[in-house]
Amino acid sequence: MRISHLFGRTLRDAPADAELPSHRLLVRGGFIRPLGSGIFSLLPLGWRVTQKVERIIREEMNAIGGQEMLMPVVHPAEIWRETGRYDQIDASLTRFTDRADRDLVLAMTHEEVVTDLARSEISSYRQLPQIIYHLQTKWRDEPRARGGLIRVREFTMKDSYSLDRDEAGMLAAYERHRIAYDRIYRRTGLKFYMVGADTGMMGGKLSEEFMAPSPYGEDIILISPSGDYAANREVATFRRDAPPAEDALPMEDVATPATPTIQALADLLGVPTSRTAKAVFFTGDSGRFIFAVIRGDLEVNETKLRKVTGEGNLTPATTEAIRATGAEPGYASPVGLAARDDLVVVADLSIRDTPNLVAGANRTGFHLRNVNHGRDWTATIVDDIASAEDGFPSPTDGAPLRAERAIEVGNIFALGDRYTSMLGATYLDEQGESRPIQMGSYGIGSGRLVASIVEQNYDDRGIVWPAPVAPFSVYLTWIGKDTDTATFDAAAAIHDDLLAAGVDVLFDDRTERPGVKFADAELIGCPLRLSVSTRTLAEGQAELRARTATESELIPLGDVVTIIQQRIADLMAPFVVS
RNA sequence: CGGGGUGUGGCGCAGUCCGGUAGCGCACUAGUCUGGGGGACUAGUGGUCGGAGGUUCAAAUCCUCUCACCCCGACCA
Repeated sequence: MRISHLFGRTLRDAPADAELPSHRLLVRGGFIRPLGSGIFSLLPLGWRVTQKVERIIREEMNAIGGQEMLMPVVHPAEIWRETGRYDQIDASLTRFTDRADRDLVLAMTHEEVVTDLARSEISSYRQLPQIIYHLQTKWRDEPRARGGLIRVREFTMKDSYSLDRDEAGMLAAYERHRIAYDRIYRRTGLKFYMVGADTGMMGGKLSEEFMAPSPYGEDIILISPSGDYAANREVATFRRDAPPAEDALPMEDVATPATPTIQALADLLGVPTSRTAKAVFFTGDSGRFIFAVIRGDLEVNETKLRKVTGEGNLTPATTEAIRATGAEPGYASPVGLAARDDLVVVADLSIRDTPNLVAGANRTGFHLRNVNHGRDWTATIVDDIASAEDGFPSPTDGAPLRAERAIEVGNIFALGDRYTSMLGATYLDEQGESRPIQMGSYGIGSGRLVASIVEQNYDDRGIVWPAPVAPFSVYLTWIGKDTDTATFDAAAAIHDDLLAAGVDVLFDDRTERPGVKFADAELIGCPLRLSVSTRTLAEGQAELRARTATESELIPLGDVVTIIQQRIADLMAPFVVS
């Protein structure tokens, strides 16, 4: 490819609104262009990278028996109503109508379609198991798109779906995807963690996420030093301290003026925050009031709280709603609350396990000492609702967990019969019994993966592509006066030779000054840069430099093709997964 | 959805407060010089100042409405 023919150009300045390194560099390098909020075109350079990534994905999906197909972007609302998601999902699901006023949705994922296909195509155990996948455009009307390709509204996703007879089969398919994903990310050169995750809107039983560490990640993961534990903070657990061995003491009032915060209370009474109980209030989707109680040194984890209460969503309660329960904000206490159908009191395990806590008295300026769960009050639900934080002990070995920001680049869900039962996707087993198909769903956003690779591979001059996904392996330039056709011709001949040898080469054939070409070469970030100049040509040589190197080397013109091929093989080697 | 901000040529910006012939840098075109790290000079191309309405002799500038985009938050696979 000659750069003079390449559609798209590099920019010296990034658009003012691009903040993330990947966003700035992909725009500056001429890989992507924005069309609207969260909507991007992939220019030829960006498309080449994407195709290389997608090729790796396809190879690994095929390797686990996946069959590629293609499912529609526009779905009749009917199938989304059947699974209940038409009404469950907020405005991020775009609904519209056609000319006949039929309700349609823009696909944000394809479980419904797969399940619909499964119920019409699969009728016997003999047809199972199956893994099908596609790479398809998805539309999710994010409340706020941001960060270039990291968080977009329109994007391409590889999603695969496993269909199995039983749970064991589903788990085997899940395991195969775990292995395939591990290989995919290693082959693209991405650093990643596999972490336990929340199942969120997908529902289902088991879920893991593949997280690319990046300071700009929107998720926080917790990792144990030994690597034997890693989880999204939404679901991360931690080893609880052994509870103090104390007998329950008599509960008593204590005057605590001007102590609406846990810290003020602990300071006044001279006790650690871990000996206090604090209350946090939410209103659930169902309209119920959620009164959560947790030890003062811990924070409530909303995802966990949602799960244990069965609420789809929680919003912080208003002061009026808090008072309506009989509690006093700042001095709220679960002790003495009147039972109500629409009141759910949730205690964290820390509350159950810690005796003689200081809790509110539901009167401004007063608290209670020596409050004990089970004696003085009883929660509706006792469960783990505490957020794991940086430094907390790992549930596996107690070593301090490390919190790290990360970008979610893929996920795997064992869904079970969540969708198949609702849509009636069943098969007849050997005994002639009708049973629901067990399903799994597995996604990788290819654009987000590309952007995440950039987030992890750049320097102050531009992108440093891992060899397997670079738009071109070699950036070839010629350096000489405009009139130096001999040098240009020599470079053009190398271009032809490399192409003939099957090397991905981008030929900067412009009559730009060297600085301009080198700057573009580094911005675009191909692994190798090969230059032929008036000087090197006179000596029968070309100059080779790796994108990561600070020094160049001279190689004989006659050996260019073999040396380049060898170097590319060397650069690819670290990403070969056996 | 709440808070904040920005819309002026492909990109980056000034001009808006205080109304008076739309500017600068980069990029682009032509030419000359230069020739290994975004070079210099000369001459050019390109903009209904996001849109609509209003005030005014006159609007990028003032007023009203509106659209888009960005940031923070809420939310989210």
